[in-house]
Amino acid sequence: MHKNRARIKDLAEELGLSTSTISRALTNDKRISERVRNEVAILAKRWGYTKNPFAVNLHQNKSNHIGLILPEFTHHFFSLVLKGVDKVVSEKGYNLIVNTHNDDHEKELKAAHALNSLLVEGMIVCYASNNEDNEGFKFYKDSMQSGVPVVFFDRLCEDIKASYVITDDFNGAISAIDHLVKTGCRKIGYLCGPDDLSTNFNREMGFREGLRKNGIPGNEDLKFSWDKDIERWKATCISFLRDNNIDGILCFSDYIAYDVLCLLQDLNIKVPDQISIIGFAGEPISAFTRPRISTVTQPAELIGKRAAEILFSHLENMDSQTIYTEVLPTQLTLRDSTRTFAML
Amino acid sequence: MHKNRARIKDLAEELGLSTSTISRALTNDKRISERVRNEVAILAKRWGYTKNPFAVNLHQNKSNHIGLILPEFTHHFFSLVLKGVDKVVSEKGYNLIVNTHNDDHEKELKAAHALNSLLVEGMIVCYASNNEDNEGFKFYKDSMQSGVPVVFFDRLCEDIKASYVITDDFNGAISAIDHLVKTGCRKIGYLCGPDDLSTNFNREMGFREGLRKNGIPGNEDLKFSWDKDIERWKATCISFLRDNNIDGILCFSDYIAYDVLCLLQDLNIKVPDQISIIGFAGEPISAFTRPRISTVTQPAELIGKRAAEILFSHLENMDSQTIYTEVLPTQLTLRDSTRTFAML
DNA sequence: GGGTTATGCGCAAACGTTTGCACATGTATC
DNA sequence: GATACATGTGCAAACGTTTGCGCATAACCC
Repeated sequence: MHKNRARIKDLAEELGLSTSTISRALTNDKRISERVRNEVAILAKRWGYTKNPFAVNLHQNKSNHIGLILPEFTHHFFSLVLKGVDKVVSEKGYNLIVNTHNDDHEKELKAAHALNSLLVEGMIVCYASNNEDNEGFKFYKDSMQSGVPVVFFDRLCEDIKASYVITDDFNGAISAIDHLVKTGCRKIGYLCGPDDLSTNFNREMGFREGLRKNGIPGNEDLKFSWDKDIERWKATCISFLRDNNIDGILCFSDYIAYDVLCLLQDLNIKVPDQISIIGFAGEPISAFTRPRISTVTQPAELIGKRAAEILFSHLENMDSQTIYTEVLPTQLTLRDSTRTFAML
Repeated sequence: MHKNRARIKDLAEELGLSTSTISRALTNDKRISERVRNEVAILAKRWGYTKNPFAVNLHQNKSNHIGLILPEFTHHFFSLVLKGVDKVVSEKGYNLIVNTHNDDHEKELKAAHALNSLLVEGMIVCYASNNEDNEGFKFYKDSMQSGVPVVFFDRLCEDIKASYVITDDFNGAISAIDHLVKTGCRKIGYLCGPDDLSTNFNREMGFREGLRKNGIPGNEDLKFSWDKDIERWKATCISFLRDNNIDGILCFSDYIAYDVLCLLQDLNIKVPDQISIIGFAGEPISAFTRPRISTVTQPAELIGKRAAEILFSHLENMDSQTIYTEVLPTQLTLRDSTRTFAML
C-alpha cells in the first residue's frame, strides 16, 4: 500500500514551488539556486521522501533491475555465484531479481520471459543442462537484439554468440592429473558427470590432455559414465575401478568424489594409500569428509562478480559489439585424499 | 533498452480500435465483444506484447514485488529458506528481490530502505544478530504502519509485534537431550552459539528443560560459551569437557559439532562410544563427516514457505490485525555421533 | 413510433516523474 | 535607455496503462 507517501507535488506545495523546480533541485541541477536546493533537500529528508520508482522507470524506460537465472539456490557453488553477482549489482545501485529453473528447460524459458516482461536491463544466465532444442537460445538472441544484454556463466554453448564467464575446467583437470601423476598414480580414471554439461566435456578433455602430456599412455578411455541410478552406478563403478587397476581418480564433482570414497572405504581400500581421489568444485563438504577430499576449486564468487561486471560493461557500452569470454583459473586444493610427495 | 516494444497504442492503431478497448480486451472484460477480444489476443500474441509493468504499477500503486532480507546466501539454511520463499512468491505471480546484510545492522537498515523505496508490497526478514539499537525495528514498524507487512523468520525479537515463523528450538533441544539420556549419557553439556541470537537462547533453554524433565540434576550450568577466537575456544573447550566429565554434547550448530568432533578425535576420544555429539540445523556437512553427525534438523524450506504464505495472507487481508506466530517442529536426525539403543 | 434497455466502444483524466521550452526578473554593456 | 545575457523558475507534454463516464447503435416493449 505505502500509504501517505509524499510526492514531488506535496513538496512543491509545501514550499510554494513548482514540481519541476523540486524535481531539478532533487537532482542538484545547477539552474536551481543553492538556497532552494537546500530547502528542498531538508524537507525531503524530513519527510523521508523517495522517488516513486515506477514513475521514474516509466519516464526513462529503464528499470534498474538485473535478472539472474540459476539452476537452483541450494548448491553452494550457485549461492557463491549469487553472492558475487549481488555484490556488484547492489554496488551499482541496481536491484537483483532471481529465478531458478531446476535444470528444467521449460521453466528456464518461463523465467526468462518473466524477467523480460519485467523489463530487466540485463540478464545473467546459467541455462538448463537439458538444452536440446534452441527455443531458449532464440529467446536470448532476441533479447540481445532488442538491447537487453545477456551474460552466460558456468555452462558454455557454442551456438550462441554472447559473453560468458566459465571455469577453466580444462586446465583445472590437467592440474589435477599433474598432481596425481607426480604423487605416483599411473592408472588414472575419470568419473564423469552428466554428459550434456559442457563442464563435464571440458574436464574430460583436460583429463585426456593431462594424461597425454604426462606421458601416461593407453589411459585415455578410463572414464566411467555417470548414472542417475546411484545404486547401479556404485555397483558398476566398483568393477570399473577393479578391472582397470585404478590407482588415481579424478571426479566430475566433489559429490561423486564422496560417493566413490565411501565405496572404497566399504571395500576397505585405503585412500589415498591405494587410490588417490580428486574432486571438482571446492564444495564445503569436501573439507568435512575423512579423509578430506582434495579438489579443484572453482572461483565461484569471482564468476558471479565477473559476469555482473561484464554485464554492466555491456550496459555502459551498448553500441559496441564487443563480446567477452572469460575463462577463470581454478585452484588445486590439496587435502588428504591425495598423497603428499613425502609419501613416495 | 527494450527497443521496439509494442504498446497498447500500437495494437489499437493496427486494429482500428481505441486504447481503452484494447486494455479491456486484454483483461477479458465482458463488455468487449468476444470477436474483438479474440482479435486482440491473437495480435498481442503475434507481436509478443506484454504490458509495461511500470505503467501498470504506477497506475495501480502496486509493485508485485516482495523483498527478502537474509543474513547471507551461502549458508545452506538460508538458501533453503530462499528456495521456500521463492516457490511461493513465484507461484503467486510475484517477483522476489533479495538482499543480504551479513549480520551488519547498518547494512540491514540500508537494505530495508532500499526495498522500501522500491515499493515492495511486503518484506520477509531475518534481521542482523547484533541488533542492540532499535532503529531497524522502528523502520519495520513504520513500514507496517504504512501498509507494508513484514514477516520475520528464524530470529525472534519480543520488541516487535509482527508475524514471525521460527524453528521450535526449545523442543528441538529437548528431543536431543531426551535421546542423549536414553542412550546413556549422564553428564551432558551445551556448546553455545553467539549469545545475541534468540535461537541460541531457546536451544539453551531446551537443553536445561531437557535435563530437568529427564531428572538429570546439577547439570544445568554445563554450558560452554561461544568464542570467535576459534583457537582459544578449542583450548578452553577441552578443559570444559574434561573437567566436567562430559559424556554427551548438544551443540548450537553443526559446525560447532564438527569442531568438537575434530577436537575429540585429536585426543583419541571415541565418538560416540565415549562421548555423544548432537548438532543443530541439519546442514549438509553433518552427513559427510566421519562419524556422521546426528543433528536436530530444522525445517528450513518450510520456514521460507510459511513465511511467504503468511505474508500473502497479510496482503490479502490488509484490514485484519491478526498476527501469526508459527513455531515449526524440528526433526531429530540420528546418525553416527550418537549411540544406538543397542549399544547400551 | 416513442421510450427503455442492452451492447460495444471511445474520450480523457489520472498515476508521479522528467524535461524542452518559455518566461520573468536582474545585471551588465555600450 | 535600449540591447544582450545570465539566473531562477514554471508550464505542459510525455512515458504506457487503467477506468469512470458517456455516447452511439441496435434491440426490445407496449
